[in-house]
Amino acid sequence: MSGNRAQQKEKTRRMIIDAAFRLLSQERSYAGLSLREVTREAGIAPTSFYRHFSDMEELGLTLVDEGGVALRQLMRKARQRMATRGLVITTSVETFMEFIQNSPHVFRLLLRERSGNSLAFRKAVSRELQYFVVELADYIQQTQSYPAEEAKVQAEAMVVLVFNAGAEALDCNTVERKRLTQKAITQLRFVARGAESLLA
Amino acid sequence: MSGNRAQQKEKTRRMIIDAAFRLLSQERSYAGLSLREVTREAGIAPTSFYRHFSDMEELGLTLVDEGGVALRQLMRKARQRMATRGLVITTSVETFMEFIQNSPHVFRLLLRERSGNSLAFRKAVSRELQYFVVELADYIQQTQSYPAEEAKVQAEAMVVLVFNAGAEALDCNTVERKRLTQKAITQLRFVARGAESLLA
DNA sequence: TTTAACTGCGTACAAGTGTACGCTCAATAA
DNA sequence: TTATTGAGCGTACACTTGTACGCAGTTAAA
Repeated sequence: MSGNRAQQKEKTRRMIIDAAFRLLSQERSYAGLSLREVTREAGIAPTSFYRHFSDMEELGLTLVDEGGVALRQLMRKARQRMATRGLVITTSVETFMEFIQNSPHVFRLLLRERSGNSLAFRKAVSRELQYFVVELADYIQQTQSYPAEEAKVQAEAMVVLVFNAGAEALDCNTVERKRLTQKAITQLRFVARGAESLLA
Repeated sequence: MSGNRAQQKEKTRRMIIDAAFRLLSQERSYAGLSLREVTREAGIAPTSFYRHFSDMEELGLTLVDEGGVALRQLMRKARQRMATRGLVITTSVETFMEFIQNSPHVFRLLLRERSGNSLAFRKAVSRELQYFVVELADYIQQTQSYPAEEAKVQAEAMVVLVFNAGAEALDCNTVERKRLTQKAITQLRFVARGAESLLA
């Protein structure tokens, strides 16, 4: 069998990654995770960790990357929905809220490491968020024909507000979450309307 | 001498608090601080810590409270400036940016613990931020006579945007910071104008 | 088939952690 | 004055941590 070896290796690698995510989903930040804890959860020996990652930091960056992939999938979905429904703001916020509900551990990671200890992490997260911003700015520029700079400033404000609403929604029940969704929508409308009024 | 005892006690208590802030100001989150580390920095024996705090968590909450005091002082200053200058948005953002420059360690603490591991911390930080929101909402309601609810939603958006700009400004040089200040001002203008347009 | 490469494990160790316990000694109360 | 309190220290202990090292067994290459 060719690649049987590599296949098995990939499998345990996944076990490590999933174990880390599982631990993260509880009340722990990535910085507070120990190598031994992760390997324990993954069901392998502590020293086996090094066969896959040189560092806890390397694992962490991998997690952030995985989170980025999830986010970009989300964007694609949002774009599709917008194409059919046309309601930019409502669609964006609702899609984002779905993401938080479906994979809270991924969102938690991004949320925490955005202002975490490691510079590498912060940069990685902010890079992922920039995808969102650029995408949204493009859309704004196309539909409203604002100057590129102003469109980006507006897009950034919107992403920040939605991201923040997501953070608040993390520990909430459904009804509370609905309220937060509405609030975010209102806030984005403020931004959109204000930009319209000031730039048109 | 009466109270000489208590006076000395307060002094070492301060040493502990200051030591923790000092350690925080470097590239470390509060969760990553150990009791022994703090006492080492403070120049006391590890076990002496317990004469002042039962827990690292108790010390942490004290730090957040101190941060809150700093924030409220800031608000007072912002209010004074607004009374004389009248420019709400510019004044608010500039005052906030000054705060970040003057006591970055305090701001870092609030920033990190806002999305940190401990629920108690998150609540404490969000309570401090609510002071800001309520204050700003009152101001908006008075000057613009919007409905209370909408004024608060607007105020929250503004606080979130400014707070976020502060986070970005933390690791920046002066020129970069100036740019971020301008960006935040633009974003707040979007919100203010949008609210005006939708609520008037 | 023989050989090389590599994943995973167990052991081991130095370093750091939180905190229980009892001592000293100075400030306060009697 | 003497007695009591309580802050600060040192020692001690049971854990947890990261990782160096060598061994086993299996896969892939020769």
